[in-house]
Amino acid sequence: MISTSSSSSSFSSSSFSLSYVHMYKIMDKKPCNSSSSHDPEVRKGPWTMEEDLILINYIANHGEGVWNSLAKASGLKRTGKSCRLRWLNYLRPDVRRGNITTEEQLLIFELHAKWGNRWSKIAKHLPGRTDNEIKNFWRTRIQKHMKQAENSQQQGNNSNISETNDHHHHQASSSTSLVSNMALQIETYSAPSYQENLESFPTQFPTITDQSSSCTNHNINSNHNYWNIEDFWPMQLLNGD
DNA sequence: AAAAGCTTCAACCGCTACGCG
DNA sequence: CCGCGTAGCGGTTGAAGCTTT
Repeated sequence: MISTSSSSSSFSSSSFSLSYVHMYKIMDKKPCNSSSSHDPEVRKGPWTMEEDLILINYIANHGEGVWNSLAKASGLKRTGKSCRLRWLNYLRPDVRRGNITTEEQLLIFELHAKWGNRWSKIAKHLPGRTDNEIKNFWRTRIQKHMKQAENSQQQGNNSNISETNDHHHHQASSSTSLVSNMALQIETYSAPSYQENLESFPTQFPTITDQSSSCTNHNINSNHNYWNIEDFWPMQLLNGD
């Protein structure tokens, strides 16, 4: 499972999303005390930038995998599980963050209709998205919206949905049209706020680069701004092992 | 201005699957 | 088979931010 060379090389040409740095702005806080009651050596709670750097650095030099040993060897006072989660959901260079596009929403709908809550299976079809992110997206946005839709249906107020559907020529099988209906609703519902959030992203961050050429699987969403890690952390930090 | 309520999402937990000796 | 270690999954939690009152 150790993939030293591949992960190292992919890492060095990596990019990080805006929100990665934004996170530290938001989370400019002390990590919550974070030790479990039975094992004072194990830290819990939000990761600090220092911990992230240690993990990134370690993986850049040794590759990922065998997380328990990695956790020990890197000197992090975290469980292997925690390291794995942090890496896969957040630090991995190809993690794509930010708003979920309409295309992705549609895909999530379709795949969820097919497979249900198989988040990781669904995530495999959305490059750069993590199961956690999709799960959160579904729970916070879709389920809420479904409830609203349910309520309005109960009030016999579902005629405008089919109107919308007609207007957008989304005519397919009944199941797909349901998916399309939902997606359209989500689109109109969520796009503005997402866009606002994105545009209000800090502009004081380092050089924002267009990664469309270097990140092959990041080309779906043109809303996204990425920059190379070199813009943020000097490379010597990563090679200092 | 501030308190209350709501939303978001990173991180944790418990569990299962799998591989290996 | 059994036991152990590891990887991975899906559900849940709770802190922080945001919005409403």
